[in-house]
Amino acid sequence: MDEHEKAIIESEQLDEETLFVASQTFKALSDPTRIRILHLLSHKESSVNEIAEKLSLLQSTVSHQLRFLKNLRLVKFRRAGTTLFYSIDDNHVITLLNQAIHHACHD
Amino acid sequence: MDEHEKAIIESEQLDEETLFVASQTFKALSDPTRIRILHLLSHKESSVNEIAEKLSLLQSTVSHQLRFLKNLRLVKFRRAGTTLFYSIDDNHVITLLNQAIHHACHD
DNA sequence: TATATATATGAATATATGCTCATATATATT
DNA sequence: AATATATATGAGCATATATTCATATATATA
Repeated sequence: MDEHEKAIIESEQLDEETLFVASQTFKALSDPTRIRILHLLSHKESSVNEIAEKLSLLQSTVSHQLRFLKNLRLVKFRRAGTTLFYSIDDNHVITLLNQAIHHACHD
Repeated sequence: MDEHEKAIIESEQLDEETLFVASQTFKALSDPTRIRILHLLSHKESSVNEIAEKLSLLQSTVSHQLRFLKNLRLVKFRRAGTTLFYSIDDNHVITLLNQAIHHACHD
C-alpha cells in the first residue's frame, strides 16, 4: 500500500470517486443471485445456459445479471460458436466474497 | 478455516443462510452514506450529531442508518447522558471496507 | 415540574432494483 | 436462404431503499 492509499484510508473524508467505486463493488455482491453466479464462476467458467440450469434461473435473469457484472468488469467472456463462456475477471472481488462467506459460517 | 467452511466455499451451491448473511453484509456496505459513516467510526467513536455535522447529513438520516447498522451488529453504542456514542462492533466488515477502498484507489 | 438537548421513529415520497415476458440479434447448420 | 440454437435486450411490474419532514422519546438541568 503506497502513501496515497494510506492517506485515503486514514483520512476521515473519502473522495467521491473512491466512495462510488467501493459502493458499486459492494452493490455487485449485495444480491443473492449475483453471489451465486460469481461463486459458480469462481469454480469454473460457464455458459449462460449452464448457469441458468445449475442455479434454476431464467436465461433472461442470468443474462441481465451478467451484463451488470460485465459492466463492472467483474466477469468476462469468450465466444465459442453461439455459446458464450463467462468467467471471473476480478479476483479481488472473489477474495472479498470468500471472506464474507467464511465470516458468515461463524454466525 | 475448518473443513466445514472449506466445504461451503468449495461447494458450487451455497446454502440459503450463508447466502443471506453474506448478501446482507455487502448490502450494508453498498450505500455511500453507510460507507462514510462506517469509515468515520473506524477512526473514532462519534455521537449521532457529530456524524451528521462531519458528513453534512440530517440527524434523522444518520439515526436511520445507524439503526440499520446496529441491527446487523456492525456498530454498537454507549450512552453518556443524552448523548449516544457509536463505534464499530464488527472489525471484519471494516477489513472488507478497507480492502475495497484500497482496490478502488488502483482504478 | 418545566425546559432544553440528543436521539429515535413513523409516514410519505422518489428512486432504484430484480424479475418476467416477449422479442430481437447473432452465429451455425442444412 | 431458411432454420435452429444461444444470448441479449426493452418494457412492465412489484418490491426495496434512502431521504425528508414532523413528531415522539429519553435524559439532564434549572
